[in-house]
Amino acid sequence: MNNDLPLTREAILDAAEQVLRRFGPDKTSVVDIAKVLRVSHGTVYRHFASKASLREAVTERWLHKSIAEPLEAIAGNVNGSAVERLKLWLEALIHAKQSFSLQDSEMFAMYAAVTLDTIEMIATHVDCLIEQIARIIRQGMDSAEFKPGQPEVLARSIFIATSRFHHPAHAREWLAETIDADFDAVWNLILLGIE
Amino acid sequence: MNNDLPLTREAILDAAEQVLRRFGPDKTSVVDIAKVLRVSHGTVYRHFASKASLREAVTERWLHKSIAEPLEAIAGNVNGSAVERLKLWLEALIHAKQSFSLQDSEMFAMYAAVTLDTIEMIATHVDCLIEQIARIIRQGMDSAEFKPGQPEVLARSIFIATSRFHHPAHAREWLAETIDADFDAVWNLILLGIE
DNA sequence: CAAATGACAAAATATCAATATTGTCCTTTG
DNA sequence: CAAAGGACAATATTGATATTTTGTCATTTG
Repeated sequence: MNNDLPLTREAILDAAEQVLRRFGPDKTSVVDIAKVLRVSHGTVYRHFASKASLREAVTERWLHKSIAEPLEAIAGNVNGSAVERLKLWLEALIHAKQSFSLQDSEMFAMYAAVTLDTIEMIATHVDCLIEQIARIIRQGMDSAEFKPGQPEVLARSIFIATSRFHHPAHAREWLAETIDADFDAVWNLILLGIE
Repeated sequence: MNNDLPLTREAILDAAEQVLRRFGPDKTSVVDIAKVLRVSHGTVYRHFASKASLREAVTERWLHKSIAEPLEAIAGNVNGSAVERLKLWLEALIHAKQSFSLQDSEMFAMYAAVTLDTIEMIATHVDCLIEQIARIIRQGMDSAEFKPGQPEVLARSIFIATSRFHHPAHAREWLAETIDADFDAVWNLILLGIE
């Protein structure tokens, strides 16, 4: 029944993302996704071992293109001070998460659900983000903008210390009026520690 | 049908806590609690406006006696350095939360559920804990152990920056092997900022 | 023969009537 | 008359059953 040429992994992810946005993670079945592709659901299982792995793959791709990639542009930009870049980077991460939780709520719900399973893939994504922070810090240490230290350890500390502002488990708290002031205060604490 | 003398608010909370520990927050009904008290459930409603407010009251009392009160002993002890006391206090908070999540799991589940409703009561409890940190910090600033600053703001930052280790939304992550190393790293970051 | 299908079993989820729970309030009791 | 009881309506939960969904695989198709 499949008209279009070879069914690719990417095409399945596209369809899955589309159905997911329409119905949400709870109401999306593999059959729904196959229907969009005009393919039997058995065919989808030729590309993904399980529904869980499909959900993971969708989330992984979304995290990469919506979070990691845009942040990479900030981390990789060597102009300006490291402090400025670090703050910009953190604010971008936080803004992305908080705005997706409101404006791309089904994909965000998918991501939050996958995060609860504490899957390898999430750890890898987090490591990737921490590595971006570490790069900024390393540069700040090289230019003596920051106190000397271990960039990786410090980067991980900063990521963890700001969890409240970017971890999906805290999404409800992002609506509080004090959220911006709280981030400023935590940022100042971090700054005292690194400069 | 009530034999014992006047039914007090505290007696209801005792019974509620007992039933809650036995059946867990999901399977505990007001009728179950009334049965333990040998009273009709209507009587319970003379003391609490709703089941939700009863759950809140149970959680509030538990948080106070299991968390805030023991920590008060640390915050109030004026011997030793403020740094030591602050670290001891944070470790005690974290240890209490993490150990209750395993060993008093039904009450912890109750607390986690109430926290999701982001109720006034939780905010008050948090303010109370932050005030304890602020007292330690104020003392550290007075003795020039810490850089000068606003104790309340700093205390709030430290509480938030350590959320990962004591907020119930992160309970699953407390099982990770890196959890202690992660706290040490965050503690070092905080220390750099305050000393 | 690689890719897809569709029939199938097992597991999960939806449905809906029966049952239980919540919350109110008028009555009873000490 | 203050405190508790218990009948009651509205809401939520349970449990038995029908339906859907997941995941497999022997067969079909291009």
